[in-house]
Amino acid sequence: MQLAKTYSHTDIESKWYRHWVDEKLFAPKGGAGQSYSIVIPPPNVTGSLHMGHALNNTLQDILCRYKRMDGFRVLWVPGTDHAGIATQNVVERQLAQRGTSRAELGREKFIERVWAWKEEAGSAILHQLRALGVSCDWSHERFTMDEGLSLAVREAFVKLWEDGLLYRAQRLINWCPRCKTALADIEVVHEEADGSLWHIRYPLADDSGEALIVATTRPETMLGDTAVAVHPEDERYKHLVGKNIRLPITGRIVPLIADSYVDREFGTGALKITPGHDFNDFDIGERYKLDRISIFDADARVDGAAFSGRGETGEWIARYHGKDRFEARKLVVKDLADNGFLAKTEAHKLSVGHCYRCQTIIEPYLTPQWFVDIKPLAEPALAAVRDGRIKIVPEGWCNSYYAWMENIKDWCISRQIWWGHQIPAWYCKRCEAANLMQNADGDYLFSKDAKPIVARTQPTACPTCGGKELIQDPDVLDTWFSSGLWPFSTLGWPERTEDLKKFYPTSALVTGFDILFFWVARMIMMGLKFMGDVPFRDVYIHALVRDEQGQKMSKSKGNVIDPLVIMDKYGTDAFRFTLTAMAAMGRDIKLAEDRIGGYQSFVNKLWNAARFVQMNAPEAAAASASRLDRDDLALADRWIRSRLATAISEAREAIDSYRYNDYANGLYQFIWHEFCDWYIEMSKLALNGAIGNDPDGARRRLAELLDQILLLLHPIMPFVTEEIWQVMGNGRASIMIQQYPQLRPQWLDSEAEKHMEFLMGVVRAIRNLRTELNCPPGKEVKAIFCGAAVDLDFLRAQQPYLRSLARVGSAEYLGAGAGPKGAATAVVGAMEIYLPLDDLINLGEERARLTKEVAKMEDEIARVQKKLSNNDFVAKAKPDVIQKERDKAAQFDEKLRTLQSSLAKIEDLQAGRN
RNA sequence: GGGCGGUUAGCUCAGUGGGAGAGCAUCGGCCUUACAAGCCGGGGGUCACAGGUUCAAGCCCUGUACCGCCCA
Repeated sequence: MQLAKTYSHTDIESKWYRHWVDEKLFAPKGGAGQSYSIVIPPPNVTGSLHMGHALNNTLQDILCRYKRMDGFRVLWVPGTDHAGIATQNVVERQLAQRGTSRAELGREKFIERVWAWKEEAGSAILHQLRALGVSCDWSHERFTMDEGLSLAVREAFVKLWEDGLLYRAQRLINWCPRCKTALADIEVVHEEADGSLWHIRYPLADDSGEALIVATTRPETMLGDTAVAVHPEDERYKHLVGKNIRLPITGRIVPLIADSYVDREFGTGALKITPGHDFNDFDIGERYKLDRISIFDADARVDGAAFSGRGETGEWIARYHGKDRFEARKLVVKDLADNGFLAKTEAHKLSVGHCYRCQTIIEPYLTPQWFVDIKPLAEPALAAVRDGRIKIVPEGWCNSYYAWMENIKDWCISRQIWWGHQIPAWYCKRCEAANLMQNADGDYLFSKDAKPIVARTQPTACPTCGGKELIQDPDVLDTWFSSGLWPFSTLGWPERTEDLKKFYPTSALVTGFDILFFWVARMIMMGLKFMGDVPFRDVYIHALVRDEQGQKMSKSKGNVIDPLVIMDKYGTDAFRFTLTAMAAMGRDIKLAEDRIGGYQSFVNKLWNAARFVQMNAPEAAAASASRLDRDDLALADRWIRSRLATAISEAREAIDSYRYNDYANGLYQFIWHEFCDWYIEMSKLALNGAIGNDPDGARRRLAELLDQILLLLHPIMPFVTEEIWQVMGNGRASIMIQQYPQLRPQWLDSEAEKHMEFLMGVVRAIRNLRTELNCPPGKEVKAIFCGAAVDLDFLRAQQPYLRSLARVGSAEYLGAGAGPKGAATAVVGAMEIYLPLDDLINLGEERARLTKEVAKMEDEIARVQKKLSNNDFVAKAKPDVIQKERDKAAQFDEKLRTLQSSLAKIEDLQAGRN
């Protein structure tokens, strides 16, 4: 089969992906091999492929393909998570469009509906991932709501309960009034906002007419104030501490307390305390045993019952009842102003918490929730990173990890939604009758005092009273609770499976920093707790993909680049190569589209190099013995062999240390600028017999080098490498399962490299002279070389190369300093090169050029001399550095002399002509 | 307010104390039988700023400015 003139990715990609799947090449192989395993960061089941996924999975695929080729038994587990709130939102929106609702459907029907949606539309992202070429083992695909993973969640929950690490308590939590559920602290996104600081007059209750002024950003919460606080050493208020305040509007009498938490500098230094709706106030309330009034209902509307329930009266209750937070705020401010309680209002910036799923402003809300007692889990997890059992790369992230883990607060894991793992806790309807309530959804709710029965399977009778009516806790668990078990639940835990034995702990986790706390930290805690070992050895944290301006890509900004569109336009290999080349550690990727176009050219370059090899080696079937492992090779072969050896070892080293950009760029440089630019060009002479007498050997060496290149590149560019591999190899097995190139130290050949560098230097110098003298590219010229005999001999042997690469038609070889007059001059090392271009040379131009060169050289020499004449430098610098400078000085001096003498000759000539 | 990161060529970015680099863009010359998605050659930088350490600083330290992110 003949390769087409340009590479077209369109059909090739799907063809080979199908082939790999059909041949089951993604499944772990190699019974005796060492294991290498990765679990995918499970994308949301609602998700669709974006740049972050593309980068994340390209990097994982590179590791997996490399390790698989390197003989490891590789397992890459794919899957999705059920994304409780997000998925529920999606399906609820659908229901709303059809004029129905979750409540109307009821819990059971609703969940059926979500499953139906999942089967139909969910996990689309996993299909999109296939377009990226990922080599995960699809037979291992998992979903956090699978039967097996659900079992794992239940087991983990019960175990934590049994070990006393779970508790249920009435605490202030972050409540999203739109999703109507609790959120964990880290699920709240804080954003700065323009607000106001209202200064409100709070009169003393003793009718003395005295008042103090509190400043607040949330005046509506004063309906729930149960104290006012000042700093104990604040002279302004010292005399008032212990007295009572009569609150405006509600008329509630509350104490004035002194607590050093109060910031004297903020506002007036007097702080209203609302333990039911502010986290700091809650803590103060704890210390002073203050009442907590929950003034809002689940929709964040004022709940009149909260006041009447504690015996308060007044027309204001009815007036405020049912008002949402923001209406209530306006009304409070108006009421205050109307009655002379509003001292002043000033503009104020504040940080406002939003729901990470729907951006609604969070309300601190008092409800019974389930919490994980996190400290006992966090401590071992901290230790695991500190003592190096887990390596975070780049290690800068360790600090963030430590900081978060050291200040970690108990984790609220219950969610008041339906889609998720329902908490395996039951309540006896008879024993807990007093604690039983029903919410608007018709769910049974249990007050904070209800006693749960936690069990792996549904209990049949109440252990206390034997009652048979048991009601399961309506809450579901945080999705991240199940994600935290992912590295072992996907391998079969709590069963003791073969997979667990072979693949746990996993080898590496590749993820973005945005879920370091959400996910990575929790996996470490859970892994240590339930498996007794870390979930992964390495954590590689990669960058965020941003747009060209460095903005985060988002739909609302309209700057999203769709990876599928990119892959379609430029080819997946070019796209993957771009991501890899730009994945430098610790820095975000600003993706510019023409960069991808640039790497598409690289794919095409490789393709055409393959075409060249194919055209010249049709009958060179793959030789069993390496054609490179011989000791009678010509210079170009020895050189490329040595460069290949270096490329191999640098590629391996780069992947092994997650320096993806070095991996990609190293190969780019080697393939394009060494193999293509020089080796292929030089091989043309060997192929046509102008150099050596073994054209067949030359063909075989080319074919072998190309194979090595394909193997090196395959982890980054799986499709084009497979296509070429197959076309070149006539039915050989997939490149995916070939041995990754290994360093052969005997190939390293510094002598050949030195000689080649010299030859390349000479070629470049001649090309340079020709261009500057406007010598037509096709015209052959005569060159005169003056230098040491050994260098002259070397060049004499390279004459065919000089002819093909620099168009040197004939050459003379003279002793040093014997150069002619009226010739263009260059110096390479100690070799003087003259092109006597009588008919072309413009003496004026050449003189100007040489003058510039001389000046440049004088600058260089001055710099080196300055160093060498510095006694401190000679005394303190490392000897090899000093030697290098001395060598430089000698070389420059010689070059300068040559240039000066050429310049003098030109000047003579010019004088003679004039 | 606390912490972290960034500032290097027109653009996007590498560069872990010893001669400032790449890709793209640009300019000049080439349809040289693998490749015009190419080949050859060139131009372009006060490495944000100010101090300091060092024989030697883009790199280490301190500070400033601007940009970004995280946490409170």
